[in-house]
Amino acid sequence: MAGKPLRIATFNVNSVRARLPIVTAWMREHRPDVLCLQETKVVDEQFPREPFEELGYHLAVHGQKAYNGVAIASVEKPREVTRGLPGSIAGEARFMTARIRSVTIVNTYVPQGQDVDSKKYAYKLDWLERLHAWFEEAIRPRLRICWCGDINIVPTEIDIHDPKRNEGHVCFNPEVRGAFGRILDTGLVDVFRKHHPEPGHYTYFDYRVRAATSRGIGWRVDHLCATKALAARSADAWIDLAPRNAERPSDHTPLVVDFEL
Amino acid sequence: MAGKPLRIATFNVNSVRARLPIVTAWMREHRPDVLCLQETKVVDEQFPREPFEELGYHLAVHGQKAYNGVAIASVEKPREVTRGLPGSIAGEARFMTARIRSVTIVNTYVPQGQDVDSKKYAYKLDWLERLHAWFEEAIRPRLRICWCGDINIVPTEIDIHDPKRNEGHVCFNPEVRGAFGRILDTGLVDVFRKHHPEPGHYTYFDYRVRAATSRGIGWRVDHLCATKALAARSADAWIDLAPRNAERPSDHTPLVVDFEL
DNA sequence: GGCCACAACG
DNA sequence: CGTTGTGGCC
Repeated sequence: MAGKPLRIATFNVNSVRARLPIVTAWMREHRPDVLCLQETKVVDEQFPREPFEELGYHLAVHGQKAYNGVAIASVEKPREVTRGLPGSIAGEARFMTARIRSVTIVNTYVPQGQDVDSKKYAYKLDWLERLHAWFEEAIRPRLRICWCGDINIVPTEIDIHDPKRNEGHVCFNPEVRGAFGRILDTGLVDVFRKHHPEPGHYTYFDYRVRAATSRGIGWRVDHLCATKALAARSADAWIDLAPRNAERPSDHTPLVVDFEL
Repeated sequence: MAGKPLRIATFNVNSVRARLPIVTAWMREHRPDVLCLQETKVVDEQFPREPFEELGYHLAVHGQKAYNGVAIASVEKPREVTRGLPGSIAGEARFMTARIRSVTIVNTYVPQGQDVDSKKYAYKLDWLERLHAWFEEAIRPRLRICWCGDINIVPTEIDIHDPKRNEGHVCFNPEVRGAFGRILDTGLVDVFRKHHPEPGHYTYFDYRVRAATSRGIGWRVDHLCATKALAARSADAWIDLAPRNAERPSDHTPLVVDFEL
């Protein structure tokens, strides 16, 4: 390889304001070229821009009050920023894209779905279908597209601590796993899985489970997927569990991929 | 004098749970024999007893959910603890008494009153009248009674930064000042005033006034009054403004009296 | 279990 | 401004 390095990270922060010290400390230590945030939970006017800018980052934000919210921090200025997945509920901030260097970043916070027989779950499936359509439209063989974020889908049985018990869950059932697979089939590779075929790597730990990290009771629902052309250039992928030892951690933890472009 | 020292303090903590580090640090530093707390805002089962007990204190608590709540921490075990002022709203935790050494401690959180033409203000006057009746009944010439707490009354014009502007306030009008005077007339002395005739000593600073402490924009509404026999033995009285420099201070600050019994 | 909003209280 | 509920969300 030995191309120019590009580090892309994704982190569901569960409130960027509440998590500010954790996020900035993490950026200072790992200096991602691109950091995709989800669940920022803040309207754009109140996004804490200064701490990011002081670290030398540009910011593209897409937020709403109390819920959801995505943002992209990047060393290089993002170009062609778009906000909102067509067909979604008005004002709902779960999807944004930006072009950074040669890569199109697609930052998503996929609806969780609450319960399989809720309207929210139906909306999740609908949302995934529209996302699928978006990729069908967007992907060209040699394009560099990076889809990352909190996808709220556990791809396979090795991505959850207890697949038996959670069979049928809104994040782990044939329907959503199928939807995930169909999106990958448009031409994407699960880059973390490419580097780590072994089971037991998780990015999410339920707050309600005591000592979930040390007991390994987690879920892999945050992902970074890349078009084949781009994925071919990934040098490494890792989940950083260190922020889970901080004072008031998020229930998610950062996922990082290092590319050599 | 040179009798046995007895330090009694009173502190409206505005949530004993939120203020725990401030309260315990203060106790560690000043080692009161008796500490009366108000606005503990916690039911008895959830009172954080351990931190007090680790410091060598007994606890008598009288709390309720979300509002009010009083407690007495003391080095010597309190005897004859009573809870509730007769005639008050059921479950309302604003009054408790305890015998510690030779002194009967009366710890009160007098209703604030909200607005002069509210039912709450009528209730405040009624409450003060019942408190007056309680003292009429309780006080005997040579008895050692110590009434302290958040009294929510500014006794005189020198006890508030702007008496003009606050004339008529529920904590500073002829009616409540009269009620306070009548209670003192049952045989009590305002011990802080005994030691400090000069104006400008305050125990309460409105959260909504920026930098109220340094600008001296306060109210003296927390008091320690003692029967004449006991007041004769007070050696010093002081308001400790130091806790106001802590991380998340209460809007009140401790008042301390040192007796020599 | 922890985030956010909101309302009540002072 | 800063407590404490409550309820929605995950």
